[in-house]
Amino acid sequence: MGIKERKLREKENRRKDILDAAGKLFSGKKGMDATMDDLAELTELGKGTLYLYFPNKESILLALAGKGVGLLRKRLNRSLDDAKTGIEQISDSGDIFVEFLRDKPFYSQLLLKYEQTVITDEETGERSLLVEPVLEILKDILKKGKSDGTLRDDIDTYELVTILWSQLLGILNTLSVRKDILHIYNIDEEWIVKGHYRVILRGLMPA
Amino acid sequence: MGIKERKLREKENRRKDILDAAGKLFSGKKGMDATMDDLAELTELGKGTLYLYFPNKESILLALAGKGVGLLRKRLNRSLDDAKTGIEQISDSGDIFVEFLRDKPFYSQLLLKYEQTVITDEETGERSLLVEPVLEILKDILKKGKSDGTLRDDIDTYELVTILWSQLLGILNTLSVRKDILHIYNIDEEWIVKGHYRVILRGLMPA
DNA sequence: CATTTTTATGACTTACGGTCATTTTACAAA
DNA sequence: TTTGTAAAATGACCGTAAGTCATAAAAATG
Repeated sequence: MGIKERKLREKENRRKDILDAAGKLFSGKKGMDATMDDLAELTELGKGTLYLYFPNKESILLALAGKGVGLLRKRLNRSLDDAKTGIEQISDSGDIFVEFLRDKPFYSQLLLKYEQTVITDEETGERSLLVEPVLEILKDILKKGKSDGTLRDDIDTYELVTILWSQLLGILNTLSVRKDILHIYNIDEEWIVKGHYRVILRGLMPA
Repeated sequence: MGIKERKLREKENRRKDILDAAGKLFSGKKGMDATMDDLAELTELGKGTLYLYFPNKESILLALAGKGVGLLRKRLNRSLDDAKTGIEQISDSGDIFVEFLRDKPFYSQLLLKYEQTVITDEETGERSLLVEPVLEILKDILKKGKSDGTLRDDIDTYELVTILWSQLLGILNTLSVRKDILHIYNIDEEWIVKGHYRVILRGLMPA
């Protein structure tokens, strides 16, 4: 009597198929303005069917954003070298963020858009930020920095996470949105990031 | 033959009236989702008439955002004390931004939304950022800081403007959007801003 | 006052997200 | 195999809101 299980599996597969198609669609020519009808055509499903798997368009984009968070988290985990000091890891994480921005512009866009979204766990009912996993990593880095003495410890860790993350998003936002603008002012993207880190790394050093 | 002039004046007045009404409307209950029909009703004009004065809804919001930039610029000019050092002025400007955020949440929202918009001067054809006036002030402050020795001078001024502005927008964005989220994590808005400045002010000091 | 030009109008078109009555498919019982 | 029923799928349809345009009103002209 594995029918229930098989059905569940099929349901999940279809959901994944839709999500994959949505990824291709929304990262394509029309961007996020691509329509649900487009998605129905691409998936070769009726429009109504889509709504059996996702309550609305937003939730699809949100699911994709969640996927983006996962990708980013994986990269951070893979690249961060525990042998390095906290402050070095902060610097490295910046490189990873920028690399992610260049490498996965679509997911970056989603991340910037849904960064502040609160998601509620259906099981436990707990509320947390979509980007929580990334913030967790940042928090660990900061803790390490404080304990190894490479990071000032006169600001609460979680506050510092929020500050650094907000600043960074501001920078990434400028990079992703202003691509065409920056060169009007003869400013190099690369230098913005470098400059940002030159400022905050010094600002984060112990007194 | 002052008819041409009078007509032009009347046209401008009506434009202004529409803009004022739009300001009230879009800052009200429905927010930016208020409709053009709403606006038509509020102004007691036909919907079509609105489109004689503005090409589309977006352009109305953009015009309001421009107004917001003007307000902010005025505040900055009024409050910045030339007797203070560059670094002090940077700190002060931060207070002004935050005050503006609290005081004019609607204009702040518009500013965050259209901050990266490029506007093209119809006369000269020159392109510049909507927020250019604000960036100009920031630039002047930084120049002052560099010349009075309170600010590191190893980063190009315009780049530094972009960096500081981007960081700040990131912070303001967090404050304006996450109002309800921050307290989930027991974080005080005030401290975010304070912390941000504690980090960057130190980061901006000369080596 | 007749004629032309400018300004105003709101019914209409279009586009898209989302719904739901109906149909199709998958499975179970007879 | 046939019949009954629950689950899954469908696309015509609905509501909403931005934007258009043929028509009308108002203003200027001579």
